Amino acid sequence: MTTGGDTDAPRLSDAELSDWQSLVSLVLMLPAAIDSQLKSDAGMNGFEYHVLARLADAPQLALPMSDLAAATQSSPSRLSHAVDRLERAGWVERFACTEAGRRTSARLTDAGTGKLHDTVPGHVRQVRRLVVDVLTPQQLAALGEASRQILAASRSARPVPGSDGC
Amino acid sequence: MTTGGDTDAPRLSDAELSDWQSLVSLVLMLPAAIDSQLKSDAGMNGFEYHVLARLADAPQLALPMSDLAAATQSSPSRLSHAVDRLERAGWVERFACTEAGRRTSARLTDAGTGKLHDTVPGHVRQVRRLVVDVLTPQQLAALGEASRQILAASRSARPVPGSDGC
DNA sequence: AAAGATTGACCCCTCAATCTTA
DNA sequence: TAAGATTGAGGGGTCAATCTTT
Repeated sequence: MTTGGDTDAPRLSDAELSDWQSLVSLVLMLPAAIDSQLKSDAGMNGFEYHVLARLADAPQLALPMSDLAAATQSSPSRLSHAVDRLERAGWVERFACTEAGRRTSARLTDAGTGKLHDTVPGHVRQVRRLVVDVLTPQQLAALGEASRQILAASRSARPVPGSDGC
Repeated sequence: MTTGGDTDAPRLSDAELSDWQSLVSLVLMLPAAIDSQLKSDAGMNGFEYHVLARLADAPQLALPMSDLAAATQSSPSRLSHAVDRLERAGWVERFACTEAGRRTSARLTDAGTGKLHDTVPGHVRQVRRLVVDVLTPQQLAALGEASRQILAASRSARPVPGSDGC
């Protein structure tokens, strides 16, 4: 009783299935391992760390909320909740940006900069232990390239903002 | 005022950082895209789908809870909550397994088998659109291999169960 | 006592509705 | 009125405590 539509519902080959399942397992396991270290050593989760890191990279240590959401692959809502927590901790502050239509921006505070500096070493150690030191340089490069390829395809011609802090 | 310990807190090279950040973005983006399709088309999330799929692969369509937790990279608690939901939906049932010390197992029901068959095609289409069809066969193979390498290292000699349903 | 499994409280994210400003 | 941003309710996951079986 097989349904005939092969082109309508193309199955994965054995090799494709195996590689996909490995990726699924990775995507389930990695965030848990990253979150666990950050939570116990720094009192923040992986997403909050990511937000601080993207702000630290930004021109004035600041980015409009929507640009920060795009940079962290998050919904506006998820980011807003996360910035609530980071602001409560004193690591980030919101301010009204008078350029480009009076939008809201988030800026890394001095306390946030300090906290990030304290947090980076342990996080980097965990990233090395879990990923970087476990692969050959070629494997890591291939992993990065495949990731960028997938991300680029999913963005499908949607431009990344690239603005500065305000 | 830099802390001197270079070997204690080794930084990532520019290339390592770039590849790691690409992987982070992938790991943030992929689950959202997978969950979105499954949630709207099948009323389940990616993790619940994964549980059903692992049961469908098992010898008697059944696995002890701890083995299923290992197979899905989840904590016992997360799995227990998920099986609660799947049982409520009628797709899975729990039963006491009299072998190997009277443990609890989960089994795919007929309804669950049917639901999975209905759900696979749309899910596979999404997996192709997001990942498989976006990479060359070589890239996909490299991605799978790197994932397995990372997973194997994190399991660090801990053996995978491999038991049957009961 | 120890391993397998569950429970419930708390935290985070999603989703849809709302507020605000140009 | 449309885009940027926030809000709160509801659902899922984590963690620690508990229950159960050998």
